Amino acid sequence: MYLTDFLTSYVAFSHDELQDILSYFTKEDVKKNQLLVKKGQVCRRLYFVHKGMGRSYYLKEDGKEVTQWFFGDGVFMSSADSFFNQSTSYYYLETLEDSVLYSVSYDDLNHLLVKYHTMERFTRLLAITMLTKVAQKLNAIQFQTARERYDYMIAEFPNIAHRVPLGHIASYLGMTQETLSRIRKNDMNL
Amino acid sequence: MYLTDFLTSYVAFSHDELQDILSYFTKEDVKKNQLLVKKGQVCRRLYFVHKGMGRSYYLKEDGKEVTQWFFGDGVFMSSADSFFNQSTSYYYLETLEDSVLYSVSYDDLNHLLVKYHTMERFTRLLAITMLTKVAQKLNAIQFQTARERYDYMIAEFPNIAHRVPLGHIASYLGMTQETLSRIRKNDMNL
DNA sequence: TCTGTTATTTGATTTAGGTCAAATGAAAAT
DNA sequence: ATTTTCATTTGACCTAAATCAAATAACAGA
Repeated sequence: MYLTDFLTSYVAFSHDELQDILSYFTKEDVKKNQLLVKKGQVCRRLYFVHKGMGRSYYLKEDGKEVTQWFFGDGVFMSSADSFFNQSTSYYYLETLEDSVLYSVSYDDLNHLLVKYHTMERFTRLLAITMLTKVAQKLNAIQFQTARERYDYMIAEFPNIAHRVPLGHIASYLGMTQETLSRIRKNDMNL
Repeated sequence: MYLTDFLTSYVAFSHDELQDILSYFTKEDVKKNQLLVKKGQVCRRLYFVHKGMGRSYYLKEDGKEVTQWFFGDGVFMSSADSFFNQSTSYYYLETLEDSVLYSVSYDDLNHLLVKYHTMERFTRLLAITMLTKVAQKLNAIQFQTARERYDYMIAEFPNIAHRVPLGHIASYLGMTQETLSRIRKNDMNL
């Protein structure tokens, strides 16, 4: 998915605006399992996943990883709170596959937000989309059985469910990997 | 909490802008337990809670209510997804106390968003704040015990925890009211 | 290809919190 | 004040999913 297409799917940028905006993004080839942000750091860049995949996660007191979100291709990825508020991140951000990313720094994005009313609009719409998705996951997690949560995951991330380690998905869904393994086993018998 | 103060705490609006923006809001006195939005309707207005309190909730298949969010004074309240996308709402929105609200229609807000770059900025910042809070609740719900979730609630909504029916809080926290009642009982013995 | 390492599956057991049901308490309504 | 209605508490029991532990299976490096 191209960044240009993603941007214009939300807002009708003029040609010149779009060129200027794109000029602030830099392409990055990132290998699998690279950390883009660590806990305690400030997330300095907002990433667009052109190709590949990433996730954000945090560590529980007992040291276990909990996946907070998956980012497939064609979406913006970051430790959102840390990036937008330039506060220290509670999360780690990493790639799960060799990926092609386009990223913009906080300062440059801010420059664009001040310069272009349209960019402000784009970012608002992006934030609202993210809000909607997080709220949707919250509802899935809050009152559904492990089985139903897995079905939600398949619906929300159809292409991811079989590309990443089981443990990552299990913690994303708020269950143990043993439970998820058993759910998948039952799926076989359908 | 005054709407003016809330708006200017996010963005430095000019005096004229602010006056114009405020002129699109209408004051509404709403009695306790009034429905502002029903499931299946499109949420037409965005509300600012000047005084009072509200909540959003949905009905499970078995007819049980699940509180999605509480809105205390000094916050914006709506069925966010429905309002911003003008789609049919999955949630009910209601007051829990006699309240004083200031509301703006979708069309008027949109007018303001197009007219003022600053208003677009304000709404982006508002959306990001909401996103952060929802993500925070998600983490609380996903991997904490019933006990810890209640503690989260007390921290996030200190003034609400003892003003609304126990059942509303229990469903907000993803537990039964029996469980919450037992947790509170244990709190007595500290 | 072999070998050490990591991921997944399977089984046995435990437990937090749910369900069901009844008792008590608090508010509204007449 | 007294009845009716609604909210909260308490108790007994049950179940989904966690934990603990061990056996396979899949992978990556030499």
